[in-house]
Amino acid sequence: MPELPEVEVLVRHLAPMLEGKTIRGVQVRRERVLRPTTEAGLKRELRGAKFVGVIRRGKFLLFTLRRSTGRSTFTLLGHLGMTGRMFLQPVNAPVAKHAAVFLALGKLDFVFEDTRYFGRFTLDTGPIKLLGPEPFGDEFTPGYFAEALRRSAQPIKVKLLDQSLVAGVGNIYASEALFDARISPRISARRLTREQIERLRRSIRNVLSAAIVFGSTVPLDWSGASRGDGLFYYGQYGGVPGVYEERLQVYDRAGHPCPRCGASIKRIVQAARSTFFCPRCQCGGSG
DNA sequence: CACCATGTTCCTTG
DNA sequence: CCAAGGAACATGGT
Repeated sequence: MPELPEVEVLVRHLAPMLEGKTIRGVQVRRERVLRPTTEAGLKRELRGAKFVGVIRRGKFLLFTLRRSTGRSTFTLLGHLGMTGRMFLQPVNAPVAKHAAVFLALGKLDFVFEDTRYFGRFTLDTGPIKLLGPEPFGDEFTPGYFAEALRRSAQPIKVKLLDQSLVAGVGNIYASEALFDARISPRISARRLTREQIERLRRSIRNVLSAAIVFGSTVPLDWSGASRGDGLFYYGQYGGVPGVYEERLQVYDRAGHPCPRCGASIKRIVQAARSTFFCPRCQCGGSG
């Protein structure tokens, strides 16, 4: 469930349930997701520790924990990769097939489950130091954005996936933001005009915040026990018929009419990932 | 069987 | 040294 909006909604959901809870036991079923932390190391740090806060940074979840001994705190870093999920369930609930880590919290278990095991659940906080500004943060200014884009010859769509440029935009919302800004995904980042850059910055913010609102408004089934697994990202929302279909404008909609001009949405491949856009609205010029 | 998938990192190439 | 492109990671859906 991986881009910024999905992680934000998850963090808001988890924070009030985790804060104040003490970790009484740790079970690791897939050590790979801890990399480079070891199972022994994770258990040593987490046992007896208490959750004091949960925040988001880019697509990462940062769990702040207080050690049972003393007052010091430390950070547990989570990342959902492509298919990760986190939820609480009763102690005796059935074990998810790809559950990677369980934290015993008393009556409930906290579960990190990830089908493909690309996600992370680790004490290594190094990755967050590489992130660019938050899209909603004060540092994500037009000046910063313009300066960063000026130094890149990559297509703008590819550049938006660079987490050191701006943190949290992924493959779905990169296409959506460029559609909203009426900018061709193929334009070299350095060739964007000042006006396009400011429009894109606003579109990134608008598209992400609209998705957060959507995810906060819709009923979600976090453990996904039922088939209509409630996580609201692409392809997963199984709630009100028609709602999901109307949410994304271009992503995964090749061959459908553009909601703005009616032209056929196109799919292209950039940096080995799919990009969706309207060849008429997003012709690369001033829009 | 073929191809596709919300992400990141590492390796190679230029 | 840097940028860019591709493969790898691992599993499942269509």
